[in-house]
Amino acid sequence: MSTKNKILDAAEVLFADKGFNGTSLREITSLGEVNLAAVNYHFGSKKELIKAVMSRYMNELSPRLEAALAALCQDDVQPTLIEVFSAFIEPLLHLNDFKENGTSTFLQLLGRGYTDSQGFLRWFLTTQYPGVFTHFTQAVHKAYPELSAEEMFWRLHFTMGTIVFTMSSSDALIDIAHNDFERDVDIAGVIKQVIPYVAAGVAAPIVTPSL
Amino acid sequence: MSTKNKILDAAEVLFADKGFNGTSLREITSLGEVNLAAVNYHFGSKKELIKAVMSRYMNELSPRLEAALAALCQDDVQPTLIEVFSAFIEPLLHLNDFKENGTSTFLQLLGRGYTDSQGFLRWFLTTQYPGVFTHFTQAVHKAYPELSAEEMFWRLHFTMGTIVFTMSSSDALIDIAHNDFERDVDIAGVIKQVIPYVAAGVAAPIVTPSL
DNA sequence: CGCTATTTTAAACACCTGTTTGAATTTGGT
DNA sequence: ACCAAATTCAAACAGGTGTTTAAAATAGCG
Repeated sequence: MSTKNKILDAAEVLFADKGFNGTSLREITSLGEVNLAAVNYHFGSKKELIKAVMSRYMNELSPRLEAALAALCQDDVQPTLIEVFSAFIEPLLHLNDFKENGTSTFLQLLGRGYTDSQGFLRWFLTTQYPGVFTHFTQAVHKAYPELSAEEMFWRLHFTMGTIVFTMSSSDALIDIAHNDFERDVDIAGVIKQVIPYVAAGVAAPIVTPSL
Repeated sequence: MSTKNKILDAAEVLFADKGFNGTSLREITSLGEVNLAAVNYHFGSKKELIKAVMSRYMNELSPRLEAALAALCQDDVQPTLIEVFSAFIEPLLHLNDFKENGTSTFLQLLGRGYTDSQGFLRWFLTTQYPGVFTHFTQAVHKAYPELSAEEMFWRLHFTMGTIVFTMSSSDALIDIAHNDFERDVDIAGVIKQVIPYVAAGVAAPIVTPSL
């Protein structure tokens, strides 16, 4: 195992758990059992390390996700919103093959990135992986053409918030579900719970603008 | 203006903007134009200061919110989910009378509290203000009795995520809406957009447990 | 006023942060 | 085996963190 990967592996679990600001390089290098200076040697800075951690997942996810969404767009029949959101399931769960607990880790990282560090990760994702976003909005538009661009903007951000927030606290939620309802759910279970919710939210009747 | 309030006023805008971890006591005392040691003198520690900032808003919000939700519960007719969520509007917007930009600040703080510092604020809120939560779940149950406790648990957390995430990035969203759609929305406008979304999400058809 | 209690202040505390340095070590090619 | 390039390492850097201290200033009250 290369030093670079030792750092990435240690960084991603700590970042997911405690956020980017909340994780120090010394915690990372100590968990990864590498020298402190190795981070700056291999990545240049902590900020670049964060980008590298996210890129490793996005490069694995985005081709599959883009393909699934593009397929929906090119299909002849109008998809339902459930189908649009379900297009995320396989690419996301595939991250579990890529890495142990990959799906959960990635979604937690996504949540951290949106709330930590005043949205520099939002900029990073939208500029580095624009295809995912455009295909997604196209697919949603095909499923619900009456939705104006403005309303779609709001509802997709609400959806992003639901996903990102849920996943960044998924460990705690899974714990509560285990204790209070004696029901064991995993990350796939959470995804299956959240899809009807966000699909119904996006499909909500249109708000009259004159409010 | 007392030193205590100078600190609270400075702390809440910085906390809302940069998170609890991302804000230092020196930034707070410098913005509030008080001595650094005043924080520890008046509040004991940074953690207690965070609690005090949140309590000031919760003490203003929770009686009104609890009353509005209790009224729905005691009413004879079954409320709609839209009505349940709309019960939040007046108490939340009242925070704008209490303090300039109070609504927006409080909701951003709530968002920070749920993602920063591994959910100690979640514990703080649920233990210090349990009435709000119980009345809320009662009202939702009355509006949608078929929803099991477990499904309600999930959907209320999804809802919390939507609200909290939206509000913690509401400034950015309002900016984008202004630039891309030439439409000026304020925090009340965001609330009115999000209510149909979360109401539809909670009202979504029940997931079959055998998935 | 005079005295006590409260509050404010500058300074220091011990610790943690990301980053850099320069020497030691390991690696890969000839 | 040699040498040069890449990597690792301990140590130090400059700066920031929350908190504590003890002296100075202020306030409140008899």
